Amino acid sequence: MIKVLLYEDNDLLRESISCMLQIMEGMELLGAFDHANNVEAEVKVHRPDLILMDIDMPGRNGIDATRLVKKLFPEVYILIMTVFDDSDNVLNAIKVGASGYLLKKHIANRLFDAVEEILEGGAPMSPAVAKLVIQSMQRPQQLTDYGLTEREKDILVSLSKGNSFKLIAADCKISIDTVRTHIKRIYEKLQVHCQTEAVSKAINEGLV
Amino acid sequence: MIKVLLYEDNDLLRESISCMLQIMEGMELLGAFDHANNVEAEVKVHRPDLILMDIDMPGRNGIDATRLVKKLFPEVYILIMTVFDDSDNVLNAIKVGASGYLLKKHIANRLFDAVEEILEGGAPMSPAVAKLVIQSMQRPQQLTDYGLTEREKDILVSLSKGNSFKLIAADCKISIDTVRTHIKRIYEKLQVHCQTEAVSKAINEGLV
DNA sequence: AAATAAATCCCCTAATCATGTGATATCTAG
DNA sequence: CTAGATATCACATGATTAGGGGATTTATTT
Repeated sequence: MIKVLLYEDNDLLRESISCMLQIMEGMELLGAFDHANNVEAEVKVHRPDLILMDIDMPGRNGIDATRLVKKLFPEVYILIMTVFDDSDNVLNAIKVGASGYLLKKHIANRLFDAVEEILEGGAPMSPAVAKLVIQSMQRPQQLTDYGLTEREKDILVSLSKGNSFKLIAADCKISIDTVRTHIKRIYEKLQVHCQTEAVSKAINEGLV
Repeated sequence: MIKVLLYEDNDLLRESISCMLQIMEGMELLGAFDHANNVEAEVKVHRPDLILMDIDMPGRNGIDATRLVKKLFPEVYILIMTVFDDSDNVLNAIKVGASGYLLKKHIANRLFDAVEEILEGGAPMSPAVAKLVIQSMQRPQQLTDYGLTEREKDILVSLSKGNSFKLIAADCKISIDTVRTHIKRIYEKLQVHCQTEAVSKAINEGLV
């Protein structure tokens, strides 16, 4: 039997999800709560396999609750159910350890499949949610290139590894003065004025 | 009519997918190829709305092809279909601009839905694929903290912005000598020996 | 009460970096 | 062929950083 806890502040929805769970065989609903303020104690007592978690609840929200539960009981699966499909909520919930993310409009016809997917190690997501996740991975591609030449990129990569000018020179088999020149051009192109800023920018913008 | 191109080196599979597409109304298959070596020209001629792309093909693989197409024609949707569900292939395909990722075992019963989802702006993924994507987002949490104190983290953050010791001192309202001391401790704890290495490590390990 | 960790400050020296100016050799495109 | 971009090297000056000392204050722990 899969042991389940439910957190959902809307009485109607909580009731109807409870009903759905009772119909699904192999599921055992151990508790249904309208807030997550005591989630720590409740999880400790019931030791669920799966938690269905709303985001928007009075007191502690579902994301903080998820973070907390995952920190204390990493093995618990958590499926987020919410009306929100804005990028911050979605990405934070996932970063914090949610196993899946269903929009409420999809609960009726996907909850059953979603729970199965989770237990099989999958990660069910509403299409719009999946889209946000994919976009967040696609964005961090290098947007600007700042017109750096290949050689300048070499130098920048070497610099990012913490190499001194002397070491970069040795690495690239050029004189230290040439390294200096390249670095100057890099500073100009990236609009920075020191190593740390260049490295920081390079890493954060995916140049290295 | 949705214009579609298909790249798949397995003759049988290519044929059967072609058939499926012909059954789906609103779909127009403009071409089906067993390799992606001429993908650039083919896309230029046919101007498809959607490309179904295998990964493992002779010559240019599906990921490189996806990268190329997305660079030249960013508006084209690309759905990856493959037997591979290893993390490198999946994550790379997505980073490179794929709109969805179906394992071949799911093509038969999910292709239709997947195409619809894509056209609606969604991102269809096989459960195992979604799992990989989510895991890749959950990992980059900070693993080690290196025992840095709060103050040291402050300094490190300021350093990462490209501030000189002098500026950090002003920022934190402490003397430059104190900054030096903190930086020394940071170097010890991170096991580095200069600013760039510290910043690089800090960013890459999620400390800042 | 003593020990420890954290944050603060000070001094010194050698090494490294930032910045400017100038020069040469190649290669590509107009 | 000439202008421009790229890669290379040189020199000089002042500022900044690395790495080595040592010291005080405040909290927290033992």
